[in-house]
Amino acid sequence: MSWTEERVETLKKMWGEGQSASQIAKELGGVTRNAVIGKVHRLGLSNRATSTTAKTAKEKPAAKAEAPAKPAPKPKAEPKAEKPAAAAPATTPAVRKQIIPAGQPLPPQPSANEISPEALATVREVEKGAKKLSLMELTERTCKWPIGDPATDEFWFCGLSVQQGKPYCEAHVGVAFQPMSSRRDRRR
DNA sequence: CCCTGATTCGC
DNA sequence: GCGAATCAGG
Repeated sequence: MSWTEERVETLKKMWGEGQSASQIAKELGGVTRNAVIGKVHRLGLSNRATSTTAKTAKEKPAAKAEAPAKPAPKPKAEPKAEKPAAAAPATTPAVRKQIIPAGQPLPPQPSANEISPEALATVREVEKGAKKLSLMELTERTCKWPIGDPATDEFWFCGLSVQQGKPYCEAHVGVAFQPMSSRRDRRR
């Protein structure tokens, strides 16, 4: 894979959105996160605002004798005000997956309760390759999705790598965290 | 252990 | 220019 105009654009866009290098790499495909990071640096767009090390640039012990050949014109016109407060939704902490075109492409919205057949298929597939861990073998990052019947010895936990921050692997997160089950009419 | 970005350096 | 290997922090 080479850095075509289009791919670079995607890179810039995603990087700008705060996506991690690995996410970008995954999106682009054919490249590793290292490649992405390398490209990011070569393109000059580096420091975002957040990351580890918080800039290896140290603290500049000396004064800020910074004024090479660029008086810092700062032609960057911010189209958006950086006001987190104001009328912020409050329920919008960070940009998770802002890959929504905002157009109208939101076709097959399943009826809020069914699990897409693909998801189920994926789950079944994943469960075939489950690590089949016992309760004691579960760790912070092993999928805790139970498989089988606890009353049988045909019982174990998925055990695959969890999706960071979640208790389950990607496949199981998919079926575990449904949008919103329409089970409010549990009248009686 | 998982993840993150930063840097180096042979290609 | 590219990116794997390596480094370094969380």
